[in-house]
Amino acid sequence: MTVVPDPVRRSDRARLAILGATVELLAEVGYRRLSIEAIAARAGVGKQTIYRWWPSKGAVVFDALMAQQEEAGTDVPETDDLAADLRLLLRGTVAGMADPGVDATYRALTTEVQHDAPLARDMRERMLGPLLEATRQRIARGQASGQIDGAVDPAVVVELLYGPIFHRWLLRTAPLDDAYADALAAHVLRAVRPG
Amino acid sequence: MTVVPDPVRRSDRARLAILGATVELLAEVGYRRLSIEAIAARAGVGKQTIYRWWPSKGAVVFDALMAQQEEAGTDVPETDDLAADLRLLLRGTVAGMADPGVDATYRALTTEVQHDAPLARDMRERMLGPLLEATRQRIARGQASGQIDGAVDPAVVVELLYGPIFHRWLLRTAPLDDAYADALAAHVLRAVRPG
Amino acid sequence: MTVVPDPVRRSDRARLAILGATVELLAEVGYRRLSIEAIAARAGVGKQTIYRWWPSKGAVVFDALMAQQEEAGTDVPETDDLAADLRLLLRGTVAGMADPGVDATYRALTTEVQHDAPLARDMRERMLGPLLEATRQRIARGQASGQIDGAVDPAVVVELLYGPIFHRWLLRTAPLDDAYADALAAHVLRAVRPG
Amino acid sequence: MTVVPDPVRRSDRARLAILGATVELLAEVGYRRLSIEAIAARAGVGKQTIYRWWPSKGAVVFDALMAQQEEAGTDVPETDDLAADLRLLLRGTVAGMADPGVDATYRALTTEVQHDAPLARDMRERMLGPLLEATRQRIARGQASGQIDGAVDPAVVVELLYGPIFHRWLLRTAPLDDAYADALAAHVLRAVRPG
DNA sequence: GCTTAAACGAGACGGTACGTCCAGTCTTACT
DNA sequence: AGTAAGACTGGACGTACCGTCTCGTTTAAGC
Repeated sequence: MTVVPDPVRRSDRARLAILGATVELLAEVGYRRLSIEAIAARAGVGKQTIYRWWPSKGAVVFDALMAQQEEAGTDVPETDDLAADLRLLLRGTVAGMADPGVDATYRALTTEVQHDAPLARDMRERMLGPLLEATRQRIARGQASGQIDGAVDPAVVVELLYGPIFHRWLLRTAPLDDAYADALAAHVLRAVRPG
Repeated sequence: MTVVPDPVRRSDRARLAILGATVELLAEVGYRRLSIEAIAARAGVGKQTIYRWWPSKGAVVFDALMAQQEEAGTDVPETDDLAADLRLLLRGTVAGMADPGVDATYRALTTEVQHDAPLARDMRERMLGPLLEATRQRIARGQASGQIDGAVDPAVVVELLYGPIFHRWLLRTAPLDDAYADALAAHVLRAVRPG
Repeated sequence: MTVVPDPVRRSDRARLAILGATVELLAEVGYRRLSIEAIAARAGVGKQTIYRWWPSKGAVVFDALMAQQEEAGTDVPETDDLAADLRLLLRGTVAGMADPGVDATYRALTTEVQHDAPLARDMRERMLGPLLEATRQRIARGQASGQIDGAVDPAVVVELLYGPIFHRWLLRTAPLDDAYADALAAHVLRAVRPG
Repeated sequence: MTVVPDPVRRSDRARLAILGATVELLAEVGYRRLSIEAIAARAGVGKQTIYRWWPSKGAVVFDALMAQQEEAGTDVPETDDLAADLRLLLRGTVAGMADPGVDATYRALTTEVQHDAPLARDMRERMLGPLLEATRQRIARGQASGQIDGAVDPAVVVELLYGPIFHRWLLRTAPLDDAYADALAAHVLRAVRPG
């Protein structure tokens, strides 16, 4: 006996229309002025159908984003040249943030998880987690191969890489460009070099 | 010729009541459920008086916070022991975020500046700027005294210090405690040490 | 294809509560200080529910009155004694206006139709029309039976009966009592008598 | 010791500007959307100056109208031909109502006096009274000269003349034109003819 | 193939808050 | 003292959405 609707009966037509309408409206009016009411109207769907399957506006948006990006896999560069790898990683990260659509939605999502614990959990586990873990493993393998000092904590290094970019991006304290990515990579490199 | 009402005529009674009510309501219901309507009611003020002087809820909250904290000056530790100074700085930062009231309001503010450019500017210039600049000068003086390598860029170091904490705090990817502050300080120290 | 919401879905509970609250509030505070907001609150109804079904405050009040009075049918006295009939008709009219509740609401309605054309139409067609027409037919039958001169225009006579009362009532130029009703009836009788 | 401001100090400039602005705005936006605020702004006058000298919006409008019309004296036609006099009187009355500006303002005034007793008194005494009295005297003189039956009450006849027009005008139950004026005059004539 | 229960579209409902407008009062500076 | 200016408290406006709640209407599973 479950309280959740039988997933078998779920209308795929409705689900896709909702996700599609959400993506469209996000682009048109932004997250702030996005309303469940508008999504339902655009998708040609009753509001109840949205409330039946998603607990909040944030959850719909999150699913819409995940659907859009599920093919774009996480890959952390890994060659013999650690310095080049770090530069490449950070330049890629910075470039991703530069896309206006991506920028807007990630800001919205970051905003939304501040007062939506289940969504925050989803974001951590399905979005952030895989990326941070992949990066941590790259650092750990760098230690194993002697390119990185064994004393450093890979988890800390991961945040040394992404934290400053996140800070600068979200608070817009300074431009986020390749020059900054390179400078940051160079400084992190100093922190992890052996000896 | 200005579009803003003559500040001379502004009622200080009303201004202070609004700021006070805002602080109270923030503590009681949180930023999300804070409404202009409720602030006006609590302050015994017409809504128009709020709209006359502030462009948005975020601006009121920002002013309320600034009023509360304007005496709490920014001070970056500066002794002969660089390592101890960094640990102290980061422990202090982490401790500040731990206060539930501070935590909630800074999250709200960070959220709000994402769709409120003038407020973002205020936050950068009046709140973040002084702190980041004071920290940058501490690093620069460390270079002048030879404790820090002359090749590092003080501005990048500032973000190496605060970025990871900000990332962990806002995204709640891991606990934010003294142990983490110390570990982070140690890693940044590796990045800036001479040689 | 209609622009009006499907009447089938309309909640009778809400409709009756609104009409009831309107009648109550009219009695308590008068038309002028009657607000949609207060009606909604008293009726335990969202404001939108009122705006969904009525275009204006006046329309709500009109419906409330019609609901109250729809059973009180229009009847124009008709016996063999024309003079007595006219006296009775005008005394009845005067008496109706004397009730404080009726007085206040009709004044309000008369006021409101001055700047609300659709409401004016409703008032004419659903409220005034039937009364004036019934009176006109009484006069016409008086002509048919020879009690009234065939040369007079029944429509003009109708206004000769109600016009002076309306004028004295609305402008309060003089007391509106049975003596006046009788005097007026006598004068109109002079105007319509055969010969 | 009076509570009323010393009339000596009253600024005629302000008074005239207020009355003028009121007339202009009445023509532009109508009575309903006329606000004290707008009058003050248009007249270049502080709101307090209006509140100091007039108790209500209606009073300002009434004064503005009286100022406009104080020269247009009341004159009731009086020749040897009673029928022609009555036709002329009613045609003139009907024609006055036909002017859009006059129509709008008198409707507004009639509306306003419904909930403004002092204004109602003013209207009765300074506007309606003289006209009704002049008409009554015309009827009385008609009796004295034998053109009108001595048994009729002149005051009732006055209302027999104006009441139907007022009714038809305010409620817009039928067109108000010369034909109606003539028909009405003819019927009233039947009521007052000797014998 | 028929039944039946769910999910569906539609949209009304009770509410909350929005941002605007104006009323009528109060305050300040100027004339 | 009267005035122009305009800030003040207060309160209603009409709108936008919220999340819940019926309504019939598909739709698809299981009898």
